[in-house]
Amino acid sequence: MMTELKEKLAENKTLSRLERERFIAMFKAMGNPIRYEMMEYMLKFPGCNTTNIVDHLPIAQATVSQHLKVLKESGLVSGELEGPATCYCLNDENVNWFKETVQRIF
Amino acid sequence: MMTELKEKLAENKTLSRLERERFIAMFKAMGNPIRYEMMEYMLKFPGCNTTNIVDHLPIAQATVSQHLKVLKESGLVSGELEGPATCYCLNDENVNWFKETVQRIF
DNA sequence: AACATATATCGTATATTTACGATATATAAG
DNA sequence: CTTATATATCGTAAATATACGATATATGTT
Repeated sequence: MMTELKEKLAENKTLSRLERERFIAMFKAMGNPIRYEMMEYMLKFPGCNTTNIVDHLPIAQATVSQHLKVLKESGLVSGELEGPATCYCLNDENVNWFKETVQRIF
Repeated sequence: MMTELKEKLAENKTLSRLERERFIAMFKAMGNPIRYEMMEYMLKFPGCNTTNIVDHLPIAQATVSQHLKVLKESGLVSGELEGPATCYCLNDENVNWFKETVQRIF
Protein backbone atom coordinates (compact mmCIF):
# COMPACT_ATOMS: atom_id res chain seq x y z
CA MET A 1 0.00 0.00 0.00
CA MET A 2 3.01 2.23 0.39
CA THR A 3 3.74 1.47 -3.25
CA GLU A 4 0.19 2.32 -4.27
CA LEU A 5 0.41 5.62 -2.47
CA LYS A 6 3.63 6.44 -4.24
CA GLU A 7 2.08 5.61 -7.60
CA LYS A 8 -0.93 7.74 -6.80
CA LEU A 9 1.27 10.66 -5.90
CA ALA A 10 3.43 10.07 -8.95
CA GLU A 11 0.41 10.13 -11.24
CA ASN A 12 -1.38 13.06 -9.63
CA LYS A 13 -1.20 15.90 -12.10
CA THR A 14 -3.08 18.53 -10.13
CA LEU A 15 -1.73 21.33 -7.98
CA SER A 16 -3.53 23.52 -5.48
CA ARG A 17 -4.06 27.12 -6.53
CA LEU A 18 -1.12 28.29 -4.43
CA GLU A 19 1.20 25.50 -5.61
CA ARG A 20 0.30 26.30 -9.17
CA GLU A 21 1.03 29.98 -8.67
CA ARG A 22 4.36 29.18 -7.12
CA PHE A 23 5.18 26.74 -9.91
CA ILE A 24 4.43 29.39 -12.55
CA ALA A 25 6.38 32.03 -10.59
CA MET A 26 9.40 29.71 -10.62
CA PHE A 27 9.15 29.26 -14.39
CA LYS A 28 8.84 32.98 -14.82
CA ALA A 29 11.79 33.66 -12.53
CA MET A 30 14.05 31.33 -14.50
CA GLY A 31 12.73 32.53 -17.84
CA ASN A 32 15.02 35.55 -17.82
CA PRO A 33 18.64 35.21 -18.96
CA ILE A 34 20.08 37.30 -16.15
CA ARG A 35 18.18 35.42 -13.46
CA TYR A 36 19.03 32.09 -15.05
CA GLU A 37 22.69 33.08 -14.96
CA MET A 38 22.30 34.01 -11.29
CA MET A 39 20.85 30.58 -10.56
CA GLU A 40 23.80 28.93 -12.30
CA TYR A 41 26.22 31.11 -10.38
CA MET A 42 24.64 30.25 -7.03
CA LEU A 43 24.70 26.58 -7.98
CA LYS A 44 28.42 26.91 -8.65
CA PHE A 45 29.17 29.18 -5.70
CA PRO A 46 26.69 28.49 -2.91
CA GLY A 47 26.86 31.12 -0.21
CA CYS A 48 28.01 33.87 -2.55
CA ASN A 49 26.92 37.37 -1.66
CA THR A 50 25.37 40.19 -3.67
CA THR A 51 28.75 41.80 -4.39
CA ASN A 52 30.04 38.55 -5.90
CA ILE A 53 27.00 38.38 -8.13
CA VAL A 54 27.23 42.04 -9.12
CA ASP A 55 30.91 41.55 -10.04
CA HIS A 56 29.96 38.56 -12.16
CA LEU A 57 27.21 40.31 -14.16
CA PRO A 58 27.11 43.27 -16.57
CA ILE A 59 24.31 45.09 -14.75
CA ALA A 60 24.02 47.60 -11.91
CA GLN A 61 23.77 46.62 -8.26
CA ALA A 62 20.21 47.93 -7.99
CA THR A 63 19.12 45.70 -10.86
CA VAL A 64 20.83 42.66 -9.36
CA SER A 65 19.01 43.32 -6.11
CA GLN A 66 15.70 43.54 -7.97
CA HIS A 67 16.33 40.22 -9.73
CA LEU A 68 17.36 38.59 -6.46
CA LYS A 69 14.04 39.69 -5.01
CA VAL A 70 12.17 37.93 -7.83
CA LEU A 71 14.17 34.74 -7.26
CA LYS A 72 13.61 34.92 -3.51
CA GLU A 73 9.89 35.56 -3.90
CA SER A 74 9.57 32.55 -6.18
CA GLY A 75 11.14 30.43 -3.46
CA LEU A 76 14.04 29.24 -5.61
CA VAL A 77 16.62 31.21 -3.66
CA SER A 78 17.24 31.96 0.00
CA GLY A 79 19.34 34.74 1.43
CA GLU A 80 20.63 34.95 4.94
CA LEU A 81 22.38 37.81 6.63
CA GLU A 82 26.04 37.19 7.39
CA GLY A 83 27.39 40.32 8.96
CA PRO A 84 26.73 43.31 6.73
CA ALA A 85 26.37 41.09 3.64
CA THR A 86 23.69 38.68 2.51
CA CYS A 87 24.68 35.18 1.46
CA TYR A 88 22.62 33.59 -1.24
CA CYS A 89 21.93 29.95 -1.94
CA LEU A 90 19.48 27.93 -3.95
CA ASN A 91 16.68 26.84 -1.66
CA ASP A 92 17.23 23.10 -1.97
CA GLU A 93 13.85 22.14 -0.60
CA ASN A 94 11.96 24.32 -3.06
CA VAL A 95 14.24 23.52 -6.00
CA ASN A 96 13.64 19.82 -5.31
CA TRP A 97 9.90 20.41 -5.12
CA PHE A 98 10.14 22.16 -8.48
CA LYS A 99 12.09 19.27 -10.00
CA GLU A 100 9.66 16.69 -8.66
CA THR A 101 6.69 18.71 -9.85
CA VAL A 102 8.12 19.06 -13.35
CA GLN A 103 8.48 15.27 -13.52
CA ARG A 104 5.02 14.70 -12.12
CA ILE A 105 3.05 17.20 -14.19
CA PHE A 106 4.51 16.78 -17.68
CA MET B 1 31.79 2.01 -19.49
CA MET B 2 28.24 2.58 -20.65
CA THR B 3 27.52 3.29 -17.01
CA GLU B 4 30.38 5.75 -16.78
CA LEU B 5 29.14 7.59 -19.82
CA LYS B 6 25.68 7.79 -18.36
CA GLU B 7 27.10 9.15 -15.12
CA LYS B 8 29.16 11.70 -16.99
CA LEU B 9 26.12 12.87 -18.92
CA ALA B 10 24.04 12.90 -15.76
CA GLU B 11 26.56 15.11 -13.99
CA ASN B 12 27.25 17.47 -16.85
CA LYS B 13 25.78 20.82 -15.87
CA THR B 14 26.66 22.78 -18.97
CA LEU B 15 24.56 23.58 -22.01
CA SER B 16 25.59 24.94 -25.38
CA ARG B 17 24.57 28.52 -26.10
CA LEU B 18 21.62 27.38 -28.20
CA GLU B 19 20.48 24.76 -25.70
CA ARG B 20 20.66 27.33 -22.97
CA GLU B 21 18.60 29.79 -24.99
CA ARG B 22 15.99 27.15 -25.67
CA PHE B 23 15.93 26.11 -22.03
CA ILE B 24 15.34 29.70 -20.93
CA ALA B 25 12.70 30.20 -23.65
CA MET B 26 10.84 27.16 -22.31
CA PHE B 27 10.89 28.56 -18.78
CA LYS B 28 9.67 31.88 -20.07
CA ALA B 29 6.93 30.24 -22.13
CA MET B 30 5.58 28.36 -19.13
CA GLY B 31 6.02 31.32 -16.81
CA ASN B 32 2.73 32.84 -17.94
CA PRO B 33 -0.57 31.66 -16.42
CA ILE B 34 -2.45 31.54 -19.71
CA ARG B 35 0.29 29.57 -21.47
CA TYR B 36 0.67 27.26 -18.48
CA GLU B 37 -3.07 26.58 -18.64
CA MET B 38 -2.71 25.87 -22.37
CA MET B 39 0.02 23.34 -21.65
CA GLU B 40 -2.20 21.62 -19.08
CA TYR B 41 -5.08 21.60 -21.53
CA MET B 42 -2.98 20.03 -24.30
CA LEU B 43 -1.70 17.47 -21.82
CA LYS B 44 -5.29 16.58 -21.02
CA PHE B 45 -6.59 16.82 -24.58
CA PRO B 46 -3.78 16.00 -27.00
CA GLY B 47 -4.70 16.87 -30.55
CA CYS B 48 -7.06 19.66 -29.57
CA ASN B 49 -7.36 22.55 -31.99
CA THR B 50 -7.25 26.32 -31.58
CA THR B 51 -11.02 26.61 -31.32
CA ASN B 52 -11.08 24.13 -28.42
CA ILE B 53 -8.42 26.16 -26.66
CA VAL B 54 -10.16 29.47 -27.37
CA ASP B 55 -13.41 28.04 -25.95
CA HIS B 56 -11.59 26.93 -22.84
CA LEU B 57 -9.94 30.29 -22.11
CA PRO B 58 -11.24 33.76 -21.25
CA ILE B 59 -9.23 35.55 -23.95
CA ALA B 60 -9.66 36.44 -27.61
CA GLN B 61 -8.70 34.14 -30.49
CA ALA B 62 -5.94 36.48 -31.65
CA THR B 63 -4.34 36.35 -28.21
CA VAL B 64 -4.58 32.57 -28.04
CA SER B 65 -2.86 32.37 -31.41
CA GLN B 66 -0.09 34.67 -30.17
CA HIS B 67 0.46 32.52 -27.07
CA LEU B 68 0.47 29.36 -29.18
CA LYS B 69 3.22 30.91 -31.27
CA VAL B 70 5.35 31.47 -28.17
CA LEU B 71 4.82 27.85 -27.06
CA LYS B 72 5.64 26.56 -30.55
CA GLU B 73 8.75 28.72 -30.84
CA SER B 74 10.00 27.42 -27.51
CA GLY B 75 9.65 23.88 -28.85
CA LEU B 76 7.26 22.74 -26.13
CA VAL B 77 4.31 22.46 -28.48
CA SER B 78 3.78 21.20 -32.03
CA GLY B 79 0.89 22.02 -34.33
CA GLU B 80 -0.04 20.14 -37.44
CA LEU B 81 -2.61 21.03 -40.05
CA GLU B 82 -5.65 18.79 -40.10
CA GLY B 83 -7.97 20.11 -42.72
CA PRO B 84 -8.68 23.77 -42.12
CA ALA B 85 -7.80 23.47 -38.43
CA THR B 86 -4.52 23.04 -36.60
CA CYS B 87 -4.16 20.27 -34.04
CA TYR B 88 -1.88 20.99 -31.12
CA CYS B 89 0.11 18.61 -28.95
CA LEU B 90 2.94 18.81 -26.51
CA ASN B 91 6.16 18.01 -28.34
CA ASP B 92 7.10 14.93 -26.34
CA GLU B 93 10.68 14.85 -27.47
CA ASN B 94 11.31 18.44 -26.43
CA VAL B 95 9.28 18.21 -23.23
CA ASN B 96 11.34 15.17 -22.26
CA TRP B 97 14.53 17.03 -23.06
CA PHE B 98 13.31 19.82 -20.82
CA LYS B 99 12.50 17.41 -17.99
CA GLU B 100 15.87 15.68 -18.28
CA THR B 101 17.68 19.00 -18.41
CA VAL B 102 15.90 20.29 -15.30
CA GLN B 103 17.03 17.15 -13.44
CA ARG B 104 20.55 17.43 -14.76
CA ILE B 105 21.18 21.13 -14.20
CA PHE B 106 19.67 21.78 -10.77
C1' DA C 1 28.29 58.50 17.82
C1' DA C 2 30.67 58.67 13.21
C1' DC C 3 32.16 56.06 9.43
C1' DA C 4 32.70 52.41 5.98
C1' DT C 5 30.73 48.64 3.60
C1' DA C 6 26.92 45.85 1.82
C1' DT C 7 22.39 45.64 0.29
C1' DA C 8 17.63 47.26 -0.52
C1' DT C 9 14.29 50.50 -2.08
C1' DC C 10 12.58 54.61 -4.66
C1' DG C 11 11.56 57.16 -8.70
C1' DT C 12 11.62 56.92 -13.37
C1' DA C 13 12.82 56.04 -18.37
C1' DT C 14 12.64 52.55 -21.76
C1' DA C 15 11.62 48.01 -23.57
C1' DT C 16 8.81 44.14 -23.77
C1' DT C 17 4.58 41.63 -23.15
C1' DT C 18 -0.16 41.08 -23.29
C1' DA C 19 -4.54 41.81 -25.18
C1' DC C 20 -7.81 43.24 -28.57
C1' DG C 21 -10.38 44.23 -33.00
C1' DA C 22 -9.72 44.21 -37.74
C1' DT C 23 -8.03 41.93 -41.46
C1' DA C 24 -5.46 38.47 -44.16
C1' DT C 25 -4.68 33.72 -45.39
C1' DA C 26 -5.69 28.98 -46.06
C1' DT C 27 -8.53 24.91 -46.53
C1' DA C 28 -12.97 22.38 -47.47
C1' DA C 29 -17.57 22.47 -49.25
C1' DG C 30 -20.91 23.78 -52.38
C1' DC D 1 -15.02 30.41 -58.13
C1' DT D 2 -17.77 31.73 -54.22
C1' DT D 3 -18.71 30.81 -49.48
C1' DA D 4 -17.96 29.19 -44.80
C1' DT D 5 -14.84 27.92 -41.24
C1' DA D 6 -10.39 27.93 -38.85
C1' DT D 7 -6.28 30.16 -37.86
C1' DA D 8 -2.61 33.68 -38.26
C1' DT D 9 -0.98 38.29 -38.61
C1' DC D 10 -1.22 43.43 -38.22
C1' DG D 11 -1.63 47.66 -35.79
C1' DT D 12 -2.04 49.48 -31.49
C1' DA D 13 -3.31 50.49 -26.51
C1' DA D 14 -2.35 49.29 -21.90
C1' DA D 15 0.12 46.70 -18.51
C1' DT D 16 4.30 44.82 -16.87
C1' DA D 17 9.29 44.10 -16.73
C1' DT D 18 13.86 45.76 -16.91
C1' DA D 19 17.45 48.87 -15.94
C1' DC D 20 19.59 52.79 -13.84
C1' DG D 21 21.15 56.52 -10.53
C1' DA D 22 20.11 58.33 -6.22
C1' DT D 23 19.10 57.44 -1.72
C1' DA D 24 17.79 54.79 2.39
C1' DT D 25 18.80 51.16 5.63
C1' DA D 26 21.47 48.01 8.24
C1' DT D 27 25.61 46.01 10.15
C1' DG D 28 30.37 46.05 11.80
C1' DT D 29 34.34 49.02 13.05
C1' DT D 30 36.75 52.81 15.03
